[in-house]
This record gives sequence, C-alpha cells and structure tokens, in this order.
Amino acid sequence: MSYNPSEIESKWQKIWDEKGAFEPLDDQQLEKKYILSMFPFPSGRLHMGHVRNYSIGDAMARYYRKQNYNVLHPIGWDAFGMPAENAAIKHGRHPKDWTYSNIDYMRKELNALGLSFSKTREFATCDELYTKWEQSFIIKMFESKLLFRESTTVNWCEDCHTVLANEQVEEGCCWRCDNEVELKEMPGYYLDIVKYADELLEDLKELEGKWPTQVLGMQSNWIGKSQGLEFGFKLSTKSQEKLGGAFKSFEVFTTRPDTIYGVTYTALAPEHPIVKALIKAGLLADDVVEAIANIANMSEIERAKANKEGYDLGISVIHPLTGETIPVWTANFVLASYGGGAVMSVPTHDERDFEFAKQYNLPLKVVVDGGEEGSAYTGEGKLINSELFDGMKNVKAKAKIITYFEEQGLGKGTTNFKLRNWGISRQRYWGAPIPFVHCDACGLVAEKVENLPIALPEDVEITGEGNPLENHPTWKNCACPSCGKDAIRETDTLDTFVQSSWYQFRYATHPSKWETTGIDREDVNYWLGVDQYIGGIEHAILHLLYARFFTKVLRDLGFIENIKEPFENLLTQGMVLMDGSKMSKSKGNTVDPDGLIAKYGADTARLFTLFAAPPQKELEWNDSAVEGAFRFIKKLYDRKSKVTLNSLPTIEHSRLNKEEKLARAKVYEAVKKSTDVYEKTFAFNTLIASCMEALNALDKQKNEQVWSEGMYILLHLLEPITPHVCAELSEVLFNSENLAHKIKVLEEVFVQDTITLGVSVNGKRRGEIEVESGASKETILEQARASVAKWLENKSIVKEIVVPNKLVNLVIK
RNA sequence: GCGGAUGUGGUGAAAUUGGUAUACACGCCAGACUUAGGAUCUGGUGCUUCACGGCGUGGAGGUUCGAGUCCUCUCAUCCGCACCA
Repeated sequence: MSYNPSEIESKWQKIWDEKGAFEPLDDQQLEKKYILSMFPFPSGRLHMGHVRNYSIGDAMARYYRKQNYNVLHPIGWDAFGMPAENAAIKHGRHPKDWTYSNIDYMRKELNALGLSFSKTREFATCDELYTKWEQSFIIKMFESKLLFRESTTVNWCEDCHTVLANEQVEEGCCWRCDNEVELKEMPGYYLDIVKYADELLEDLKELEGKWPTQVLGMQSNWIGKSQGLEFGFKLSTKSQEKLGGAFKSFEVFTTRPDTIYGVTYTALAPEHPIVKALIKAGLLADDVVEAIANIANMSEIERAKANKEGYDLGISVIHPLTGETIPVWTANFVLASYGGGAVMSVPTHDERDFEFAKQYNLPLKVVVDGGEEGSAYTGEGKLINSELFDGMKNVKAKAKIITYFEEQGLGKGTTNFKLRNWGISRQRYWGAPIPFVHCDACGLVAEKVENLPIALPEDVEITGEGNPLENHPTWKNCACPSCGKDAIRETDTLDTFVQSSWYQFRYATHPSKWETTGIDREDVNYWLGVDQYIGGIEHAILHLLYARFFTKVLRDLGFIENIKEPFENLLTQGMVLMDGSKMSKSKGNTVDPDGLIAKYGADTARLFTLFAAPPQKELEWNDSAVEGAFRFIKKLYDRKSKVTLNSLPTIEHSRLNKEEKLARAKVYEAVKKSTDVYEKTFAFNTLIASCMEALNALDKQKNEQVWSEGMYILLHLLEPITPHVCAELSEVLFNSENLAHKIKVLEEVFVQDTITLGVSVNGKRRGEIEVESGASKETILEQARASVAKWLENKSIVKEIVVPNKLVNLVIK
C-alpha cells in the first residue's frame, strides 16, 4: 500500500486525542522539561511562521517525552488586541465572537499539524478568568506603588487611537500599523520598570550562552545604563528675578564630568518647565515662542531628522566651580524625558554641542589636551584649563570630579537609564479593563478584589471613533469601592503585553486550581524556568523584556518564589521567506499551511521546515524542496517491506560485509547526532541529513537484520519530526516498542576493517591509501610514500605526519 | 555613529571544532522503465584546462606540517538602536 498521509495522520491524531497523550503528569518528583513556543495571536489562520515555530518546539517536546521526562508543552491564545476591533469595524462582528471563532479554527489547524500540546492547559487571555487574576496582580502592584497614574507626554497613534509604550514605537512609527506616532500630553497608567532596570540588566549575564547574544545585546542597549554626574546649575540672581522667584536652579546630567570646565552654555528641552514659565510670563519674543511651539509639536522622527535649532532664553546660570556666568538656551535636540531635560554643553568635546555652538557662534573652551577649537575632540587626554584638576588624565578625573562635587555638596554621582517606565494604558475596547475607579471624594481607588473580574460590557458599538468603553452609556458608572458614592470606572484597558508577561506561570499552574488562584507557587516552582522558549526575534525587546520584568515583580510581591528569570533558554527562529522577502498577504507571497497539509500531509510540512535551514536562520521557501521532503517520507514508508523482524535484532557485526557495516555505521552516526541536535545545536537539518544518509546506505545492502535494525532506529529518531508516519510504521513493524525507550549507541559499529586515508604532500592532497585498521605507522607511511611517489621524485622528505584515521602529510623540500 | 550577526557550488546548506572542503537536499545533465510523464529508478554535476595540471570557502596578510575553522587588517550585506548629554 502506498503512503497515504491524510489517512495516517487523522488516525494518529485521533488516537493521541483519545489517549490524552500529551498531558503532563501531576507527579512532581519526575524530571521535568517545560518546552514553550510563543503563543499565537488568533488572527484567523496559521501562517508558515507558526508552522516553523511549533515544529521546532514540538520536536523538542516529543524528544524529551521519549526520554521519559515529564513534559509541559502548552499552547494558548494571545487573544486581546486591535485586530479584533478592526474586524468589528470592517465586518461588524463582535470582537469576542471574532476572536473565539478564530481560535476554534486555528486550534483545528494546530491539531492537523500533529502538535503535541497539552489540551487541558489551553486558555485565551481574553477569558474572563484570566482577566480576573491579571487584574488582581495589577491592584497589588498599585498598592505596592509599582503602578501609578500620571499625566505626561506619550506616544499617540491616531490610527490605532491609542497610546503606545516606548518599546512599541519603531523608527517613530506604530509597531502595529506603521502610522507615524505623535507626541501628546495625557494621563495614563505606568509600571515602574525603571526601578528594575539595574536588575534586568544585571541578570542578562545569567542568560549568556543560553539566549542569543543578539537579544542580550538589544536588551542591554535598550536599558541603556550610563553613569555620570548630576548637579544643579544655579540661575543668576537676575534670572531668578526674571522668573519671579519660581526657579532657583535646574538639574543636568552628564557622563563627562571631566569636561566640566569646558561648559560654555547650557540647553533646555522645549518642554522644560523653565521654558514654559518664560513663555507664560511673556518673556520671550513672539517668533521664538512660535518656533518653540513648532518644535514641541513635531513628532519624534521629525525632530530627529531636523537640523539643530535653538534659541537664547535670555537667562543665565552660574558655573558651579568657576563662578562664570553661562547663557541658557533651548534646543530641539535636548530630550525632555532624559536626564531632567537639560544639558551642560561642552562644544569642544561633544559633537552635538559643537555643531550647535558653531551654528550660533557660541564660545569654545578646550579642556582636554588634544582638543582644538575647530572640532569636537572626544578622545582621551590630560585635563587643561581645569584649575585644580589640571594635568589629570580625563578618564581618572571623572571619578575625582564626581567626588569633589559630592564633597562640596554641589551634586552627586548618578546612574541614568534610557529605559522609560512602561505605559500600559490603551484607549481601546478589546483588552483587559484596568480595575480602578475615579471617585470625586477618594480619588483613584482600586476595585475590590472580590469584585473581579471587571469584565468588558458586551453591548458596545465599535466604530473606530473614540474609546468604546468611554462611549458606552452606563458601563463606566459604578460605586466607589471605598466610600460607596457614585464614581466613574477607568475606561482604559491594559496593553496586551501585560497578558503575555505572565502566561508562562498560568500554564504551569494546574488547571484544577485555575478558579481559585492565578498562579500556584508550588506548581510554578516545579515547572519553571521554561527549559526552552522558542519564538521570533521581533520580541527581543518587547515581550521578552516585559515578561522578565513581570517575573521579578511577581516574585517581589510574593506570587512566585526563587525565580529570577522566566526563560532559561531561548531560541529565536528565523523568518520564513519567499523569493527573498518576508511572506505577507500584501505581497501575495504566502504559502497556506492548510493547502500544504492537504497536498503533502503534516509530516512533510514539518520535515521540510526543519530540513531547509537551521532554525535560527531565515528559511527560504522552495516548492520543489518540499517535494523532496515528501519523497523522503514516501521512500521511508516504502522500505517497511524490508523489515522482517519485529524487534531490535542482535547483530554480529564482524560477520557483515562492507556495505552492511557501512549502513550500520551510518545509522548509529545518526543516533549520535540526535543527542547533540536535540539537546544542544537544534540543527535539525543535519540530523535529517544524517537519517537520509543512513537510509541511502541501508538501500545499498540487503541484510534483513541490518534493515530491521536500521528502520527501528530511524523511526525512533525521526518520530519527533515526522510523528505520524513514524507512529504508523512503528506500530505495524515493531508494536511501537522502538518509540518507548532510548537507543544506545553501539560503538563497535564504528570500527572498520580498513581505513581510507588521504595523502597530502606539503598540505596538498595528492593521493589516497587504504590500510588495515590496526596498521602500524611505518606501514601507513610506506604505503603513503608509494601512493605519491611521483611527487617525491628528486625531493627529500623533511617531515612525516600521520593523523590517525584521517590523513598523512608528507613535507618535502 | 553604537551594538549584533553573516559571507562556502546554479540554489538551500554541511564540515566530528585545526586534519581528505562542498555531506544531505533542490536544480541541472545523461541514461533506464514507459503510449506518455511534471511518476519512479540509476549515474554524473565546484571552476578552469584537450590533457598533465592549476585554482578554489568575500578580499589581503599572518601563525601552522596542515586554516572554511585561529590572529591582524579590509570589503560587502543584513538586523537592532540611534541627537540618551
């Protein structure tokens, strides 16, 4: 009978379903593995990226299950988010209905791929039960002051009609819709991730060698720790008077305290309170006010692209060490949100300051030897024009000057981070409501835990205009949890990245406890950390940073213990490409997994994805290579006729002929390779190649024992990759016995009677010899010399090198 | 500018970690079986040369008996961040 994937695959999927074959066991004494692929957004259909992600994870899960590990391999749905609302706007479908029906469809698709997920632990993040516990964490964070509400300048996407976190802005545009982000002042909720910046940075060290260096680098870059000096510039008496006594000084931050004597001006961000005060008091010329307003209205990219621009504010400060009077400017390149929104400017030793100073003819003063007035010298050197620090190496002077400022009470050494607090408010409907209430009498009040979940109202109109929760006629009216008077419910919902920040703990919590607890400490202690996490590089910062942060917060709040990092090992899989570019609907270069499975079956889809490239690399789609994968499975299936023994035979290796020995060697090479691949390199492509070689070698001999052994082992090795066909053949041929235990490597099969050695002369390959496996060095050399006699004529041999089992190299002169 | 990678046949990619470069697969060529094949099987396939040979892992050096692998410099491509003081 010829290979019929659809029949075999549906048969086994049904068997696995009925047996609950992939449920983790409750016995926490067992050795465990937690294999996790990033959960999908239920967009409606799987794409090839999912197929790749889940094929990798599934191979690992199946591998460890076969090694008798207790394996947790769950799946769920990252189910809140904009697309559900967009579908509502476009097609008039309710987001909830749209989401859950997509989940139903995609669940079937996952099943058709034969993925070995636990079914009892599946959930969607929009399940009210999930929202309930998430809201309880949020309230706890509020009580612990890790969550707060404030009004500040935020990234606003007009298209999505919502605020975005810094991590969600890519080159000034919205990560989801690519619309240019505007800056806008508005209130919102924030998580104090900056408080954890140092720990998030520090713990990256523990992930070295376990996470891709690229991801570690990106995270550490994003956190952006820098150390320096923070100090105040006192405003001149005249300037203080000008400002009506409202300001005495302003703080600046510098990483170059060594250049402190080179300060010739200072610059404030256009949003700085002093600038605002000057404008309010009418102390700036109309055209300057207008220009400042223009800058403030610019988006991030516009500002980044714009030329340097600034205005003298007509006020001055006193240099803390020299007592000199220094002008204060406002400049478009000073960021409001970093280092207090003010800088000291040393044009001779900072590129930006130099450019600006040149443009506006501001004074220059060289303070590091090696510098000159014609450019900004940022290299090392001895300090000059720096009073008591003259002659000191600038690198050393940094610390000295900080100490001096501290002694004099002028300033202090500080650490600054690029990382900003995580804005978690979204002005949208399809998300978890933020469980707070605004009360005229009590202010901002957290909802009572017993009232959770605060669920979304179902009767909403989703038009794309405004916030549907705010527009809902009654939902936001409620009683204040504190005083009982009429109050208003918060209408912002949580960023969906909040849901994906703790799902790894939810899966680990036994489903029987889901009603009564959000995260079970004991279960989490057993299952976490995730032994292998697999997902796309696009989450290098976003999700992976948030989830790391959440883990630390949940630990500090006592929800989990002993866990520093959620994801022990991380594999970031490459994109699936077609004709060199990312598959996308708009380009029309997609491959539909359903169609692929219908044509070739899930096993071929899985085999191809793992064979075409190592998982970390991009995968270029190739239809005829898919055919090749299909051919291999057909061939494997066809060779079942060669198997005559239904268990692993004991073979007397020495009695075999050359081809038979070679076939066995290839088979056991694949066994060796398999451990390496599954546990270390994940280079499934090489394991599959090794299995192909083994099958090719088996084909070159006729020994029934060797065939039976070979198939027994190959089916075992390939089961995690092509589970259906392997399960089928294993059942028919070996009563599935070959899938039930680990295969031992028989070293004896690698011992050969004769060995082929390459012969090189001066490192160039000139010949080849075949010697008895136990041949002496002399014998080998004798043969080697004879084999390349031609090259040795009229030459003398200077050195002879014999590398056992590899080659001979003769060095001649 | 900063950070991280990657450069090997026509293509996707291997190389036991310093030891016979191009395994495995796709494609291509030839042949077999066929009424036919876009099915299947067999063989061939780095470049160059009539040949002996020569040349070959982005490029240039170096270490070594021996380098895709180690070192120095350099070029190209890709990704992330980017006026963070």
